[in-house]
Amino acid sequence: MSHTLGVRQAQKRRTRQALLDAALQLLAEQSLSSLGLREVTRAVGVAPTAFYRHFRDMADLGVALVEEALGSLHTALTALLSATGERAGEDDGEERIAATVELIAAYVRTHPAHVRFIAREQHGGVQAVRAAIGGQLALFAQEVKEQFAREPEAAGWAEDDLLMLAGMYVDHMVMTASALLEAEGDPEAAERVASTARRQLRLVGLGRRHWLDEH
Amino acid sequence: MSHTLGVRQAQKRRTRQALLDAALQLLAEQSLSSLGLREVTRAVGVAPTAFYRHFRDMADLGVALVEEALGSLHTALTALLSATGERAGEDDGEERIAATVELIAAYVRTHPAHVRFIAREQHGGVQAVRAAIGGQLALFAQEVKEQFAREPEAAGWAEDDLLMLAGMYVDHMVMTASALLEAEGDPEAAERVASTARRQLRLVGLGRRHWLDEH
DNA sequence: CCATGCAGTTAACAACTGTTCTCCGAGTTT
DNA sequence: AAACTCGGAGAACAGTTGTTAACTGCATGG
Repeated sequence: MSHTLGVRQAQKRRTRQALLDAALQLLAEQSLSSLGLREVTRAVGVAPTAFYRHFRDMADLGVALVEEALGSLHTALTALLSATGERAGEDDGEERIAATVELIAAYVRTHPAHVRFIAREQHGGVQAVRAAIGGQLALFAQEVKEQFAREPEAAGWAEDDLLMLAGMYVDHMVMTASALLEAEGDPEAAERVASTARRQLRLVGLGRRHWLDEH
Repeated sequence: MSHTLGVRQAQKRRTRQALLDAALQLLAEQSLSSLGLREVTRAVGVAPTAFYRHFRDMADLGVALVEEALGSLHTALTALLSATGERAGEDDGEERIAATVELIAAYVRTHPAHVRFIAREQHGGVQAVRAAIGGQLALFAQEVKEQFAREPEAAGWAEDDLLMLAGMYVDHMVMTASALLEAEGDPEAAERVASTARRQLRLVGLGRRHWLDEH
């Protein structure tokens, strides 16, 4: 049951969200370390000082944006893992690959600003935000690893190697999402990126299948 | 023969380089889109207006930095390609892999600021700089592809697939370099990153060797 | 040796920044 | 119904920013 929180608290949450939304939009064409507090409040239509009622500074707002962005991606990722996990071993992975890339593409289409923000600030100029993104992505990798461990193909694999594999998938997902973003508005370019992503996943899958071969 | 360029032109080049160096240093803790022109000239000890004698704006300086950074990396990369290309097929690739990762690590140790700049601005907030980095990396991928095409393992491969493979290697190189940078000062963490990078290269190499297998 | 070119300086500008302190007024609690 | 809480407004602050114009002095080419 969701508490019907009072008029006051609801209004506070609403302007807080407005600040986040405005910041995300403004970050389409600059990076967090150059985004000013006044710039954000002006876009929302609120006094500069109101900012402090919600965030200590822009780095703080940045961390909140990370949670918002990667929270929604986490939902999508969990759905993907359970959906493709069910048909593990059913085919050579070709359908799983297509489904994975399509899910990434769909996410980029519905959350372009979030994707851009994560890609941009993953190595960006604000320490706290970098740390937040890195932590969340490491968590994702951990979940992917645990899903892999549940599948029969993982028999005989070392924990370390499973995590390495999961990390490759997560990194690849972020890179593909970013590349798809750059191809926005150009369906041909987007399909080219998707095709490359699928072939890369195929290559990694091949390596995975032969990982335990003798040499 | 290097023209001993006049006193005047030499001095101009010197302050230009000083501006680039100062900017690169300041970019260790912020991103390009938040770096101010006055900040850079102040660090060099020169009047703000002197900046315009060398660059139109900060984006222009950024593009110059891309050329400086990726120029030096291009030298290192070419050395690696010819060095490992010679012993293609001699072993199972294990030595090539170790040599590749060691070269990346050495480059990160000698050019940390350049690596950080490229990683940060690859998806950063300045369009022109992103384009410059993307272009240079695509060029790298092209060169790697051509090296691969020269090796016997490439027989039967489609051009597209070779470029896809080369792209994976280039992307992986940038990610590894960036990860090594974050592990700076912690030899244990650095070795962990290097180990992961080697295993990832091994995995991709396995996929490569089985790419043309029937299914 | 003199006139020209040009890297760098000085001064000034309007615009903008983050942050403080003070105040208001409406939702909440008692 | 009175007292209190607290999100937001307003004004002011000392600094900062990019860009302009007009200058100075020295290396250069005729």
